[in-house]
Amino acid sequence: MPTSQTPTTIEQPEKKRRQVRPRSERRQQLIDATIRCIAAHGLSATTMQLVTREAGLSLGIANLHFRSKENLLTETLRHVTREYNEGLLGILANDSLPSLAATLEQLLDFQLSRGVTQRQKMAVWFAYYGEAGARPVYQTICSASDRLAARKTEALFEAIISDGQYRDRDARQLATGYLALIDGLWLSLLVAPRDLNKTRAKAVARAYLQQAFPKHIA
Amino acid sequence: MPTSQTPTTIEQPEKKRRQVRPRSERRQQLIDATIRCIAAHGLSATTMQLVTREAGLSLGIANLHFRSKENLLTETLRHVTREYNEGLLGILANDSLPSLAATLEQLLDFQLSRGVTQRQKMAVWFAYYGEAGARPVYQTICSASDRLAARKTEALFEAIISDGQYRDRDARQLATGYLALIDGLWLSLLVAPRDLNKTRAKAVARAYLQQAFPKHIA
DNA sequence: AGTATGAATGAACAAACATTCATTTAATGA
DNA sequence: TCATTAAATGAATGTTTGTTCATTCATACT
Repeated sequence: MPTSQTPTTIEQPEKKRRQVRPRSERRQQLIDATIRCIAAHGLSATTMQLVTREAGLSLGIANLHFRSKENLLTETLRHVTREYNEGLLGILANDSLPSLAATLEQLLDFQLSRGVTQRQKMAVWFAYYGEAGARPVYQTICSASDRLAARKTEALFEAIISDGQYRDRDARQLATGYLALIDGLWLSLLVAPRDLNKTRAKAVARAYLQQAFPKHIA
Repeated sequence: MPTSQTPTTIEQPEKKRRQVRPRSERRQQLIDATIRCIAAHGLSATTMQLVTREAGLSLGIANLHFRSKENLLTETLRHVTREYNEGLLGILANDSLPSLAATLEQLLDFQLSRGVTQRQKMAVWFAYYGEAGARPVYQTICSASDRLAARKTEALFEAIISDGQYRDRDARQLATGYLALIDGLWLSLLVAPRDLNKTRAKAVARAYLQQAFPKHIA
């Protein structure tokens, strides 16, 4: 008397057909899953199981395409950072500078745009900031990005001060303040979305720029 | 032939004499150790072993005085938050308001004082912010504190606007901006101490207040 | 069609983790 | 001085973690 009734196919909740995909695609898939996991569960609760399951792949694949978990996390931070930097440079790098006022407006729009201020990205950003004090690698990646943004913003502000012949304005100080303000607004948007929305945040940042450069922003 | 030569005392690298101390003292000791561990190793690498060793106590003691690790972490965040709030209320709560200008100056001094801006405290603060999106408890503690600070700051700014008869000033918007600026400056001080020091940070914050309330700050 | 390649899988493993609790011992009062 | 109480300890426990690797199998080439 056989105990097994259906030896060939017992059940098929969903045939998971194995797929072979190029390395770069798998890496991106895993980085995206990591971002979602960090946003949903926090950095300390982000495990390999969670990430690979979120990506719809097997457990071992993250170690295949990234050497280790540490490497996956580092690459994820690098990805988010690079994405932001590219957007920023797209606005601030063109040396043509068609209109300083337009560039300023673009900068503001970008830094409080949907893409940049979506919860997932901000959550990742601040999760790594929280650990940056302890992990030199994170520190390096973050501060390199910050320094680039600071340099470019300062250069823009210098051009604006020169163009508008503003008196008693320190480009470096204004840039430091503006970028800190943006960081602080992001943090509020992330932690207390009930008290601050994107529209109000943009109004606050705009008010800062208006005080600094009244001739260049409406 | 006995193999052991010194049966009574083999070695005494340091006699660890057991001490009995009141509950509140042990709790404080463990919270302090937790703060140091988070600052040094990050939240995700903060283990019970690390904390209790840092406190110079045995492994089991944290579970004795706090029920669980989760509880210890929550109480640590609560402690840091309460400490900051008490300092803030010490400045903003006195309804006497001897001088609005002096209060403003005090606020600035406090928020960028040695006590508040020491790396340990800031590291803890941002470590929890990074996880706040995933842990409702942290979210609750942080946002309750933030809301209190926002209310009090807004009230001060309203009084200043009224006193100085400033035109076209929105107390709420200015308070949101000022607090975001302070948050952003803290973050920079923590992550990129090479690019920003306390003195420059204070100058930046002061410039913001000067633009807003020129009659009330030098 | 047959074969070779290496991407993908997931069971298995060792290390690290929070938590428990029997035992130890300092502190207190009789 | 001895008995009582409870704080403190740390070995032991069960769970979870990142990582490994023998096996599976989709794909491309002959």
